[in-house]
Amino acid sequence: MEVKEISQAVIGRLPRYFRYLGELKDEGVERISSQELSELMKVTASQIRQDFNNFGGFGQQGYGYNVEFLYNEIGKILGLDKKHNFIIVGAGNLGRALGNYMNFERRGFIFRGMFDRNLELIGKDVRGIKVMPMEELESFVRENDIDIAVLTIPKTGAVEVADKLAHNGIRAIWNFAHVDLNLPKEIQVENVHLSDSLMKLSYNINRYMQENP
Amino acid sequence: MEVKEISQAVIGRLPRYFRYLGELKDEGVERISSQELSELMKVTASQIRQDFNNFGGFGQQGYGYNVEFLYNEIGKILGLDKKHNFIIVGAGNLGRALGNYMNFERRGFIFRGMFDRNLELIGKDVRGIKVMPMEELESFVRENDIDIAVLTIPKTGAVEVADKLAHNGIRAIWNFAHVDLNLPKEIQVENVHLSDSLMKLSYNINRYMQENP
DNA sequence: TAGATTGTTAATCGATTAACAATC
DNA sequence: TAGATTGTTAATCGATTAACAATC
Repeated sequence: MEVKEISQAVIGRLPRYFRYLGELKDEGVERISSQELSELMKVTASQIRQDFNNFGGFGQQGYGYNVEFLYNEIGKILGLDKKHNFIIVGAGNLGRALGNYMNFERRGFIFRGMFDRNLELIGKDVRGIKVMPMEELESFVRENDIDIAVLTIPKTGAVEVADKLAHNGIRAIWNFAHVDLNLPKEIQVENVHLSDSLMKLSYNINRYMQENP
Repeated sequence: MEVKEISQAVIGRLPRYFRYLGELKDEGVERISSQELSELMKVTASQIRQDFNNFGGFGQQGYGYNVEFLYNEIGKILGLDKKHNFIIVGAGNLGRALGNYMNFERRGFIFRGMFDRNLELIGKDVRGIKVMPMEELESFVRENDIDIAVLTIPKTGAVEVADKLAHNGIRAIWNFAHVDLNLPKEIQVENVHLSDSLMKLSYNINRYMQENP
């Protein structure tokens, strides 16, 4: 059965809703209307209601939305109620920084392994995980139910490693390498191109300077 | 004079064009048509021509685009022909990883200073830059022509630090803290919310699993 | 000149916003 | 019940794609 396709524009907004609702929940707020939430988040109330209604009715006329319920529902939509094992490929500065970041665990993403081809890094410890050599990557992915690979290696080699991961049953790649991976559509790819992001910032600085000399 | 506003959708695509053109240039390719580029990048030729024409005619009928010229023009549009001094606020794992990343320098972003409130990190060296205490942040920004601050601190305190930076003449904030900064519109903000990105990936994994059980 | 390909206008598609009937 | 606010349809806006005349 074909599930109604939700646009990536909507998906992209869900984590932000989730964050605001989590904060409201922690503050002890029980209910919120789309109007109130729209003022807080600086988006239209109409968009909020449209977005939520992609997934069915979470609110109640005349009342609004129950904060905790909505928070939990969005968490489920995002799949945060499930556990996902991940590995990091590339034990450089960025890879180690991500490995050390505890908050991913809180959302169900479990750090299981780390790999590098640099022999000097092999055996180093990142939060209890020892860096393994690249030769062990494929068997490790196959044998340890790994869903997600975080790619923090230079662009050279990234495509090749991604293909290896794909052939060994990875479900998704969180790609920090500055290259486009062309993988079969059953492998989900989320790109984080930091230099692209910095270039956008650069554009906006310059545009502002030109418009306001 | 009001410069014609370019949509952020277009801006967001420029770094990718820039990357592909840079690679083509390095391979010695002299000219390319929108059709050829569209096949390479897997976008429509129409979109490519529309995008470029936001900035004036870079091509020539019957010929296509000169790769090196187009590459340089997009670089200028992105402001990569100018130098921007940046500092990193937050010398944790992520901050140090970004400080160590050399490629930003190649695009005109110059690493000038690093700050942390943790006394144990003060004085530590990241690529020749010593970590300074937070007390020196404001005067350093004022006195060293700092354009961009990279915020790699926990969400608590991020808003306060951003306000301080804004009051001392920063032009832009590259925000890795998981919180929305509400700054005056003359301060450019580019958010990199890593956990949001990971949640999107999580959604797509789960959606695929549901559609293909 | 003829062929190729841009620059640009027009058509389509999708996303956002507005409006309001349904309903708690 | 009356008031409030959702869920949902309709209207608008903006972005993408198609088409083709202009021109190298």
